[in-house]
Amino acid sequence: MTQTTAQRWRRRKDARPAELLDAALDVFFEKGFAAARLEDIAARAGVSKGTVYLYFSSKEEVFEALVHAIPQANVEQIAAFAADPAIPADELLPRVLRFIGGFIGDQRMIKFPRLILGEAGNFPKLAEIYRREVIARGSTILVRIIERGIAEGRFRRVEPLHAAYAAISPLLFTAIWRTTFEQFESAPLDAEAFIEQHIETFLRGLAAERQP
Amino acid sequence: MTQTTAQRWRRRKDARPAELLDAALDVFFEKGFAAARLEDIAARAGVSKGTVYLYFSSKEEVFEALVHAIPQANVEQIAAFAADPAIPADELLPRVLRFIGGFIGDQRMIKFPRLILGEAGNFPKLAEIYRREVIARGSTILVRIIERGIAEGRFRRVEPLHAAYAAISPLLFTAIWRTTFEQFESAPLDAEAFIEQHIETFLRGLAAERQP
DNA sequence: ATTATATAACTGACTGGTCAGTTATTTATT
DNA sequence: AATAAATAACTGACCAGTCAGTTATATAAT
Repeated sequence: MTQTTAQRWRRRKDARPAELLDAALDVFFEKGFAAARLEDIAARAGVSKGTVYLYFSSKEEVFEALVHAIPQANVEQIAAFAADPAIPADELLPRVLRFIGGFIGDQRMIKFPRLILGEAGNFPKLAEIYRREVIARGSTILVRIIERGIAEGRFRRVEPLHAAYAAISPLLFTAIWRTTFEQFESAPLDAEAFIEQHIETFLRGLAAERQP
Repeated sequence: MTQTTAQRWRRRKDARPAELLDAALDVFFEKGFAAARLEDIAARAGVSKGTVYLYFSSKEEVFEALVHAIPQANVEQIAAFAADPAIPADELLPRVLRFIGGFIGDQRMIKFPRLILGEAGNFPKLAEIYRREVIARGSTILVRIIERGIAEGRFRRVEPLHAAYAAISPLLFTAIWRTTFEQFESAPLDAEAFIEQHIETFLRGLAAERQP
């Protein structure tokens, strides 16, 4: 016989919310919002369904908390990375793109685009939150770099916001690909090579004409 | 009083399936697969729920039929458009991209990426169908053009598939943007200008170095 | 220290509403 | 009259959300 005093559970008020959100991300991502069962989320977090309602008042609120909480850190990481004004724009831009490309693969952030897109019809509010807190902030960082590159005479005079969107589109493509199609072995994508080629092509495309 | 002989319904065996698919696309797109009610689809098609089951044996089959039916025509249109081998690659590529960009906006095809992405977790099979029938065929068309451009000495020696993905990424971005974020006036995107700038930048990036 | 009491965390059976899918019936067409 | 098309009432599974009861832990009393 083993220990008879084995506990069935512990009180862990502080850790629960984060654990629940972790579990929720997995389950929401796997099934989408509607098909995700609160019981599965609870089970994955190692608690019972009722416990979820101690910390969140509805399934929707869990989803909302997720959108607020998870991507914050990553955006701030990128902002910090891109802050150095000493680095010339045409050197900084590839670095930032590589950095973003770097956490496409195992970071949890890349699960978001797909999840948000899938639920945009039912939760426009959340799509809007995501746009404001992640996309808008991310684009702003790139826009700054591109504006600087133009001012420095290294880039052509392009519309900076459009250039920023063009710069990240292939990264979004990669995130979508890896979270959607790579599950079937049918279509592997060498993400690193793809992104490197994109950076090379994009920089050439953006380069100011050489002075004759 | 109006006409007393007003019929409650008509027999329209041939037209129903297509009408149901039309309605289904709208409802699935609005709500996602799980939250879409078969009753709504039926109502939008002007029939009752039971009628749906005369033509499709399950909700899943409706969804599947959609993925099979809708994008076919568009892909073939693009293929036809890109077939002319007389046009030099660096002229054909922008034309094809503009053509694809052209039906982002009001064509029904652009609703698909978002719908498929959202349901990829629950219906990997459908994501795979979409990948095979739309993405793979679309990429192949672009790959051919790029290979020809390289052979003609107009493009640098890039990896053609990666270049194809890079070429369509901003178009996918546009489709996602317009179907997801543009509902709130917060974030308009001048799709035409964006795509034009992308084409310009991409072609410059792809151009073979000038012979000295 | 040990034990009693209070309280906060957690559980899991239950309820009420929703909706996919079925079927008996009605209505149009030939 | 016979048959095909469509309806609408019905069933049963499923699950979000609730709540009465249970268990761990903190605190007070001895």
